[in-house]
Amino acid sequence: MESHARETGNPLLFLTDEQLRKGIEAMFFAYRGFTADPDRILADMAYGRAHHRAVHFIHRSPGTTVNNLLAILGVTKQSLNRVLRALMADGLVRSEVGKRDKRERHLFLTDAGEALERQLSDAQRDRMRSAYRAAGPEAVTGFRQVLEAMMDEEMRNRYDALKDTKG
Amino acid sequence: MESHARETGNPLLFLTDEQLRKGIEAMFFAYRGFTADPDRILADMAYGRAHHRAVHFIHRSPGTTVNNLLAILGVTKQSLNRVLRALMADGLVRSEVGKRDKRERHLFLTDAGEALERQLSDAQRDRMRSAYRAAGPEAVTGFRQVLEAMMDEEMRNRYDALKDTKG
DNA sequence: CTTGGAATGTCAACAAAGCTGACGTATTAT
DNA sequence: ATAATACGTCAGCTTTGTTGACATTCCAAG
Repeated sequence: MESHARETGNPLLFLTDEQLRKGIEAMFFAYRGFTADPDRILADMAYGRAHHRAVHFIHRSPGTTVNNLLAILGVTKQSLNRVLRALMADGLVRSEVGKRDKRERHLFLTDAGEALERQLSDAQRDRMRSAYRAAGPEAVTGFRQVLEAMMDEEMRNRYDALKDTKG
Repeated sequence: MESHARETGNPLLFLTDEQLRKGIEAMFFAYRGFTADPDRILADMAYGRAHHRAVHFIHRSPGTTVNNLLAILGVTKQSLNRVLRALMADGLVRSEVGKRDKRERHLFLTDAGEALERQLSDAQRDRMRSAYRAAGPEAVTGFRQVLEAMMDEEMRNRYDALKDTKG
């Protein structure tokens, strides 16, 4: 990384257009890798990335409402509904009418849903783990810092809210 | 970042499932931010993310062939062709028959194409720049290290090849 | 010089996943 | 009572990806 040392020798040179372009392209190629493994698994079923995201966040926040999921995923209710209908028809997701507010539907994964979630996130975590391991703890800290700064304000709030739930 | 210090106090604790899940979610939310600005610009035109990607990589490697672009973008020629046809019809991209191999078409941006590229990448770079600035040079180094480790082997090769072209 | 294969372009048909708009129902809040 | 909210659903549209089939052009090997 000789050239990188040169680039960061001057404390402003990490902000050159060249550096930014590299970051943009790294983001593009890395995101392909990030989704590649789950995509392969989902391709064999009748599911896609949208199902993965729904399953992930229901697992992450069991009992979440449809409206909340909508806001996290940033899609329309029609789009999410299509996905949820398929997942419920296949017995991976179940919904419960709210006790306090009976208009709300609280979403949960069934055992089969949890199994799929595990299969998908194992694959994704494996790649993330090997990337983390290869880069080291300090790189991981920087990675997270840049990503968090890259989020929209609204998304960062949602991300932070999720962070607080557990861990 | 107290909890983070605790997490990384033990040199293995940055590899816990919780840490990995946070990285996965950070990647998801950050990618939304990453594409948000160009998406907004493109929404006003009859273009989408696919057009942006084509324009970006043609700008990046002027004279690249259709086949090369195909491999970089990871889509089918039919899908890319649809995009290129629109861009050429609108006078943003032109193609030149190869001199050495006349089967190949070398792709270039027209002045109008360069103008669009600049508009899109300015927006994307602005966000990347402010994220970089907020996180600092060391974080940027870590960010890039993790992203590079997350790529598929094939994509990392393409990324490295692009890196060598300039910068 | 012929022929096989590679690179390209195009047509058709389709699917995933997003969107808008409209409407209905149940429930809660005012 | 009425308005607003949460959810579901129908219909139709867009973007962007996919296969499969087929024609053209051209390089290169026999």
